[in-house]
Amino acid sequence: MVKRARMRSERSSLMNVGRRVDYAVRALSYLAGQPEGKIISRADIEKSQDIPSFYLSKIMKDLVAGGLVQSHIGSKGGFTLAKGASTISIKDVYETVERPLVLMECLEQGMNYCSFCAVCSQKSVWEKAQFVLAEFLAGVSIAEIADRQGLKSRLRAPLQQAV
Amino acid sequence: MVKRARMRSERSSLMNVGRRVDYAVRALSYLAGQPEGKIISRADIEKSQDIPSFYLSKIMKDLVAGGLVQSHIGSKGGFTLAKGASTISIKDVYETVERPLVLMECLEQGMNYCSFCAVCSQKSVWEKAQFVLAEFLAGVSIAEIADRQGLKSRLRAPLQQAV
DNA sequence: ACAATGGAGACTTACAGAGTCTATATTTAA
DNA sequence: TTAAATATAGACTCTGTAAGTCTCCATTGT
Repeated sequence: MVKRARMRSERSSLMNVGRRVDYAVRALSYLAGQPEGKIISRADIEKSQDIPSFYLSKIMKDLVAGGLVQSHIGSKGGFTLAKGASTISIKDVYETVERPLVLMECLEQGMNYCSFCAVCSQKSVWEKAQFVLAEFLAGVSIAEIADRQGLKSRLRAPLQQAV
Repeated sequence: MVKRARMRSERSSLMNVGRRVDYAVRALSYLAGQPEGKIISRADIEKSQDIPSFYLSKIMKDLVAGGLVQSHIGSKGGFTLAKGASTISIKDVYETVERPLVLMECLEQGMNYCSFCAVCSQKSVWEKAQFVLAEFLAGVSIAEIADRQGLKSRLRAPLQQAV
C-alpha cells in the first residue's frame, strides 16, 4: 500500500494560513488559466494540483457559496470562475474559505475575550497589524498568481527542449 | 464553586495570535511600568493582568530563556526586564514565546510541505505578506504599549473625579 | 530553620484542522 | 429510457496542539 500519505507531523499551529486557503488558491488559479467558459471537473483540479479529492469538494462548496466560482451539476459538470480572476483577491479567498481575517480574538469578541478590553493598549497594535496584512492581501489577485504560473510553464518548456 | 472559568468555546483557530503572546505582552508591559529594578513576583503579574497562574509560569520561563526578562529565584524573588522596554519589539515577543513568524508552512518546509514548491507562484505572495507583517510588528515596542497604558491610567483618574 | 519564590515538567481536556467516505440529486449522452 | 458522470451534503475519524492545572524541587532572603 504505497498510498501517497501526506506527512502529518508538520506542526503548523498558530498564526499561519492552513491548507484550505492553499488549496483554494491553487484551484482558483487553475480555473483562471483555462480557456474562457471551459468547465473543469473536480477530479481534474485535484489531479493537476495535488489536492486530496474529497477535501477539495468541501472547499469548492465554500467557493460556490461565496460567489467566487460557479458550479455545473450533472454529467460533464464542473466549475468555472464566477467573476474575473483579477477581481478576486487573496483576502477574498481567505475570508470565503476560512473566515474573516482576525489576528487577535479580542478584536472580534471584545470583553468576551478579555475584561480589560476597554482600556487595553495592546489592542490597537493588533488592529493595525491586521489592517496592514489585510491591505496587502487585498491587493493581490488570483489573476496575478495565475499569470505567473502560466509564465513559468511557458518559460520552462523551451528550456527543457534545449537540454 | 464559582471558580471563574474561562469560556472555551471561542473557536480561535487559524491565523491569529494566541493567548501566550497576549499574556506575554501584558506581563512585559506591566514590568515595563514598574520602577527601575523593582522585582515583581509571578503572583503579582498574574493578579494584576488576569492571567492563569501556572500558565504564566511557563510563559515567563520562555521569556527568561529568550533573554527578555531576568528572573530572581528565592524568597522575594520575581522578574525584571532584562533589557530596555523600547528595545523589545512585539515581533521579538511573538517569536520568543511562540516560534518564528511563518504565515505559510511551505515557506519553512519547502518541498516537504508541497511538491510544487519550486515552481509555486503562490509562495512569494505569502513571503511578502509575512514580511509586511513582521516589519510592522518589529516596529512596535513594549515601551510604546506600556506608555499608552500608563497614559490611559493617568487620563482616566482626573476624568472620573470630574464626574 | 522556614517560608516564599522561580524552575521544570508531567498531566488533562477540548477542539479544530485535515482527511475520508457515502448517499443523493442532477444532468448529459448513449 | 437507462446509465454514467458529476456536484452537493454531511457524517465520520484521527491527530496535534493550545490552554490550563498541578506537583515536586532548588534556591534564597529573613
